[in-house]
Amino acid sequence: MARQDKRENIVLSAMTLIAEHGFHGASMSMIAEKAGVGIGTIYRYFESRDALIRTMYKEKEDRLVTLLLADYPIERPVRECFFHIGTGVIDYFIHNPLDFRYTEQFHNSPYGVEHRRNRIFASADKPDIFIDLYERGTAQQVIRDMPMVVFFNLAFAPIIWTIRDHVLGFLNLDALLSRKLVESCWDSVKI
Amino acid sequence: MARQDKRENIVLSAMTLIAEHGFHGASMSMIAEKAGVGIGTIYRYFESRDALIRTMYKEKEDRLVTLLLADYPIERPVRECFFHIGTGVIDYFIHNPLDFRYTEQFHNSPYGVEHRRNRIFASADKPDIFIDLYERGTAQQVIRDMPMVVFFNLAFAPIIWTIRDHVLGFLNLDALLSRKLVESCWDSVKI
Amino acid sequence: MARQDKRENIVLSAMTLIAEHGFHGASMSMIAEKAGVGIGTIYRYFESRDALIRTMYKEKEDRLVTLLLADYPIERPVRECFFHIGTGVIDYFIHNPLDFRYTEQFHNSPYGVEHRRNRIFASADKPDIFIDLYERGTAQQVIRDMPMVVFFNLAFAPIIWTIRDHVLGFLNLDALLSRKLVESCWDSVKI
Amino acid sequence: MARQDKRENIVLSAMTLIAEHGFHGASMSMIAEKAGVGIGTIYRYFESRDALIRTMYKEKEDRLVTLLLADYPIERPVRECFFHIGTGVIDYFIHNPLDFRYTEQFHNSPYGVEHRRNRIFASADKPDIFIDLYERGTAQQVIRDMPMVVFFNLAFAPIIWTIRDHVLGFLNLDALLSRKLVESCWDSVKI
DNA sequence: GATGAATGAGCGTTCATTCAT
DNA sequence: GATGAATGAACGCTCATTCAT
Repeated sequence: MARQDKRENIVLSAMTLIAEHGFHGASMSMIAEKAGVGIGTIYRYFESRDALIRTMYKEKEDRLVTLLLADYPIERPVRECFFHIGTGVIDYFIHNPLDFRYTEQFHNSPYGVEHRRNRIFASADKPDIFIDLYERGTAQQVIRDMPMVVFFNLAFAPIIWTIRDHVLGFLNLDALLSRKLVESCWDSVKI
Repeated sequence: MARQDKRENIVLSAMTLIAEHGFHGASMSMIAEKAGVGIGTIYRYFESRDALIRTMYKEKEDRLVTLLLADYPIERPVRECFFHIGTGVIDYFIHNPLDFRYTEQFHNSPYGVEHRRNRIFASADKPDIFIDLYERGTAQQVIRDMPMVVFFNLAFAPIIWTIRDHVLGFLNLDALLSRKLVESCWDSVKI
Repeated sequence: MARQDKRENIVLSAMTLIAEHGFHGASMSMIAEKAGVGIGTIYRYFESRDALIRTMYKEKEDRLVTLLLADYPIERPVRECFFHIGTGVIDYFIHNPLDFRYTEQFHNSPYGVEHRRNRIFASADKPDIFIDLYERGTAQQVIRDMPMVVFFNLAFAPIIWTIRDHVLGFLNLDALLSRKLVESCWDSVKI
Repeated sequence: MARQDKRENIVLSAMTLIAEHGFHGASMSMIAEKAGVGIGTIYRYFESRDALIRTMYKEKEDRLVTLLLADYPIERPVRECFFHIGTGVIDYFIHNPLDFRYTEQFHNSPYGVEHRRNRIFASADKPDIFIDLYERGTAQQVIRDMPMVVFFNLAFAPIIWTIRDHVLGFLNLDALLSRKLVESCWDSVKI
């Protein structure tokens, strides 16, 4: 098995186990077994269990940010950008439910404490499209006057919760409902 | 120390530790030490760790439901009821931040799986004011056509996330902001 | 409840629980509850759990020895005395299965280590009818030449084991079988 | 320390502690310490404490059964087979006193409940030489008419009890006494 | 005298991490 | 580089015993 394959196997196994059974249900030996590698091998790629969990999160976050940035219509009106992000997030998580469940597990754990919720779409070395949205919206007076975190919560909390309901099978978040949902979120922040 | 005091000490210690450090950060021996009692003593009041965690949750949930029901303006328009619940929830959690953080930990844990998110304001033996809201709002065509869980998410996800931000010190959720927040949530569901 | 009643309740509860569920299945609180007394009360009558267990055994042993001595035909031939003891033991335990099971539990436990098996019918302050049997039998040359413990084992081990089988329901040790069994034991020691 | 040595150390430590102090006197940490291994190490070789106890018993039982079967004179008269088993059992336990004491502890414990006493020489996948003895003896009318368990008890209870006396140092069960003992047992069942 | 709430040592078991191979 | 056997601190929980009431 090539080096890169090994690492990917480890990450996939850890992701799957944690997404499905929580952090408790993913001991290092379970991850190793599922990945088809020795326990010690994991420590060649990750310094510790904590590092594995944190690194995996970072990678997933980066991937989503990259995707959203790829065709971000920065020249277009705030509203359009808002819809781009909202539907983009839904689209990504609907098609990557493992990532969603892992992200949820991460946020709600001792790890998540260090990680502000509204930083979900941010990355250290990349432009923060969400801050851009808030600042342009405020400057152009198309969104209401409120702290950025409140804006963020209104914009994304219902989306995240509804994705969870979809992933858990409580409803079917199809294109139509998705559109309606983002529309509702927009209505809560627009002037 | 009186019997009732002991139980309260145990509950307070457990709540605090779990709220601050998660379920992992609250072992029975830590809870006992913080409460100033022996480990075995906890087992006189709660059958097991699970029972302690679940009972504490039930008690907190019941307290909130009771409070919200106390002066619920059931005869008044849906919009007014919506505001009653929204501001009531904020008010309760702002004044009981420990309860809020504990509730959050509970929901996002294996325990929470059994407990649907939209059951947050429900209790087995009490009328479910949230379902009442949704059904009346739909019947009177004052809220948009959408599944109940989506309605629930739009109505409360931003509130819950913002309470968290307040509790964690990221913003100050005062009366004015609270009002604005609930208003925004209403705007996302009203027709 | 009178003092003597309390003590008897405690002993009966302890006996029953230990006989039915072993030493493990009889915690002090279970014994107290079954006896209808407080836990602390047991310590008024017995110094410790060990003392309770040992005292109970002593009492049961004494009772059996007293019974066997009551009409022991000391003037009659060794063979007759042998049958007297053999059938007496069977008779006693068949009618007091709780005592039998308790005795068995006791013998096979750390407590039993201090208690030689062939002392089963002996008591510190009473004549030992078993030693009498062995000494007369040897002197009169009606039993084979062998160490006393071997004589004891041949005489009683099959009886004890068969009583257990009866108590556990593996066979029915009626009067006929009882007679045959003692006869067989006699055949193994007689010249 | 080699893998096999480690397992043997664990088994020897557990056997010794249990033989000498009963199941209570052999906690996992005591076994580990005596074996010179970590507590967790035991769990690499045995799934649980129960599994350790049961596996050890099975291994000892199998060893004895194999030994007795090795040169079992199945073509010879019942009496000869009876002596073969009787002296074989004595011989085995005299030379393996630890096995004897462990076996005793096992039989007289919650574990022993599942294990009928008369199955002592039986094994799931091997012929049961004891049943063979009883059936041939009955068919040929060389042993008395009695239930099998009674036959078993007469045949082996005195032997087992006498081995215990030997192991505990109360007598010296040498070849001569051994012969006499088995002879006496035979006299109690033969016609 | 009687009680039972309180205690904490000790139980069996798990699992992140190390390190000899 | 890769392995997994070995480790032991820490977990949830039990229960004989004590002692304030």
